[in-house]
Order: sequence, then structure tokens, then C-alpha cells
Amino acid sequence: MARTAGSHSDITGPRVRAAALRLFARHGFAAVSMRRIAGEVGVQAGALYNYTPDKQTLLFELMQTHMEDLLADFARLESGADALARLEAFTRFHIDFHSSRPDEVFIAYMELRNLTPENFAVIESLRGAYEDGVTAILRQGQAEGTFALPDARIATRAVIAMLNGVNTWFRAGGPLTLGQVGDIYWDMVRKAVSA
Amino acid sequence: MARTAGSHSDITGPRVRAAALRLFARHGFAAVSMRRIAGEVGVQAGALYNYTPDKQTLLFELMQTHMEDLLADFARLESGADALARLEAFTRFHIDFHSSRPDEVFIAYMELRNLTPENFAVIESLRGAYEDGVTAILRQGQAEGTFALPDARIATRAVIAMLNGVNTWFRAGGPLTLGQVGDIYWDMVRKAVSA
DNA sequence: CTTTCAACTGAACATCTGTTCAGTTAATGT
DNA sequence: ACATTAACTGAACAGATGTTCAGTTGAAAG
Repeated sequence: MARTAGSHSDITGPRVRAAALRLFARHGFAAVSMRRIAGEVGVQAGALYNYTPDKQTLLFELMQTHMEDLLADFARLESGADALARLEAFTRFHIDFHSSRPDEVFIAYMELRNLTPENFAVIESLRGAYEDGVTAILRQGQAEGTFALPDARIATRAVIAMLNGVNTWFRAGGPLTLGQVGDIYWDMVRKAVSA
Repeated sequence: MARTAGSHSDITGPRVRAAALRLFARHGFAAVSMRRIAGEVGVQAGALYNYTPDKQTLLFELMQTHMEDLLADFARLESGADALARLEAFTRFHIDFHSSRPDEVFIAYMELRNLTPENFAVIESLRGAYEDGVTAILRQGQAEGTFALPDARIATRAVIAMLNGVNTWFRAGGPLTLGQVGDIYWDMVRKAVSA
């Protein structure tokens, strides 16, 4: 095979995904053309089709990769501890992970409606798996008597929605460090679910 | 003036806005063409320009109207009571108002990036005014000693983000009434901010 | 040096985009 | 009955859209 080493595909592929990610997050999937992504990479639009079968798949794979990364990192959190410690670890993890990937997070929440029904179902099930993990922590706390919750499923969504809000205002280099933001939110999360 | 009474403009105008609202919420501003809006109304695309100078203004006015309605209704809430009662009233109001206007809410949060800078500034300042109202309640509670908050501004955003989450899952006719949802969220909000 | 072929170009495809506007229609006031 | 004119049509505008593909390029394998 000619051009195996020194091939550009190892470089261009990631650059295509990076450009698509950036542009989809800034302007929205529907507002970004394949030509614009190609321009960002420095190639013609046709060349993109060496790296994705179509625009829809490009979006879907960005979202799928993001959700799988999220689940993989979430699974690494300590599961032996008591519910309070686990919820604190989750709270800080969620804030850290999401604030380190603002573009991915934005797309994963905003572009769901631009997925085909099949692709949507895949992303939704990944999101459901993440929620399940949080709900499990809350139910453990209910069983231990540490948490008092009218509904663990709704509390899960409430906590995640609250933490997602961080990404709308937090900017690294601002007055607060991520650790301080974690402290503030953990204080509110802890109280919100406590007995 | 001919065709004053019996004119269609009193009917078509609202129908244009309603169709745009529905379609923007479902598919996104960039993905909806003027021809598609016109089709929904039963009119040719050119006729839309009797009701809006351009597509951008159509979006902007939907968002502006929504935010002004929100602020007007928010201003009607009792302001004489103690902070706890005011925060409860706000919590239930926010849930009620937002769940009664899912399309408006969705657009107001999702289509900010499709506004021109001037229009964006207007909507942002309306949103800021709403946040200010909530922050005032939280600061009153801090002064009264009822609430313990590391940061009233951040707590405002946390509470609003949490309550906004309701719209992603609540459907009228489901297992819970809006009143029950209000109870569940008020329980969490109250505990989250309490001393 | 020659062959190979992954990576890419550039043009073409049919279709859609927001917006404008001369012209048509029909309900209204006189 | 007639003139007025708000409301709307339908065609046109210049350009953008996702996607395909025959052909070019140039680095590496033999």
C-alpha cells in the first residue's frame, strides 16, 4: 500500500471531526455546510466523504463518541463508598467532565432533533444509561436513610439539569476555579437530596 | 380604507407566528424555510413579508414576546411575603408558566445563537432581568437568615436550570399533575437553599 | 525508475435558500 | 356601480445546499 506512513488520513480525519464539532457547536448543525467544514480543514468539500458517509453520520458519531466517553469515565468512579460520598464524587465529576468538553456537551443537548430516528434512539439510550447510574446512587442513599426524595428519577433529572447549568456561565480563567464551583454546587446538591 | 373589517391580516398574522413557533421549536430556526412556514399557513412565501420584514425578525419577535410575557407575569407575584413564601411562589410559577409554553421556552433557549448581536443583547437583558428578580428573593432570604448560600447569583442559575429541566420530561396527561411536580421541585429547591 | 493507489480536486447534479416585486383578486367605503 | 387598496400570487433573483465522481497528484513500495 502506497502512502501508508506519511498518509494524511490520520491527520485529516481528526481535523474534520474537530472542525465539525467547533462549527456545529457555534452555529448549529443545520447552519453549517460541508463546504464550510472543509474550508476550516483546508480541503475541498468532496474530500470530507473519505471520512464520513454523510453529514448526518458526522453529527451522530460526534455525539456517540461523547456519550460513550462520558459513560466510560463515569464507570470509573468509586462504587464501594456510601451514597453521600458517591454523590459528591459524581457531582464533581459531572462538572469537571462537562466543563472540559463544552462543544461536545452543547451539541449533545442541542442537536438531538437533527438526528434520524434510529440515531436518536441510540443517543437517548446512552443518556438513559447515564441517568440510571445517578438514580442508583440516589436509591442507595434512600435505602441508607441519608437521602429523602419524593421521586429518585425526577431527582436525578433535577440534579443533572442543575449541574448542566454550569456550562452556560462558567469560563476557565474567571473569578472561580472549577474546584470552587464544585464546592458550591455540591453544597446545594447535598442539601437538596438530604433527609 | 377598504378591507379593514373582514381583513385577513388579523388572522394570517397570528397564524404566521404560530406556524413559525411550532416549526422553529421542532426543527430549529436554520432548518425551517420561509416556504415551509408559508405552506403551514396556506399561503405563498412572499405573503409572509406582509407580517415580518425578514426571517430573523420573525424569530426575534417570538423570543421577545415570550420574555416580556414571562417578566410581566413574574412581576405579578406577591412581593410582600417572606423569602420562603416568595421562593415557593416563584418555583410554582416558573414551572407552570414554562410548561404551558414549551415551544416558546425551547426556542428562547436554543435559538440564541441565531440572533444578530443586537437582537441577542435585547433577549439577554430580558433574561438578566428575570434572573435579577430571583436573585433578589434569595438575597432577601439570606438577610432574613432563612437561606444559606455560598453565592446568590450562582444559586439563581442553579435553581432556574433545575426548574427548566421539567420541560424536558413533563407531559400533561402523564402520571403526575403539574401541582405534584411543583411539590417535588419545591421540596428540592427549599432544601437546597435552606440554612 | 516505475508502479501503485490513498488522498484529494474541481466541476457537475438537482434542488433549495431568503427576499423582491409587478400584477391579480376581492372585499370594502362611497 | 365604482373606485380603492389590503392581501396575496407566482415568477424571478443570485447564490447556497449535500453529494457524486472522473481525473490528478505525489509519496512510498518494489
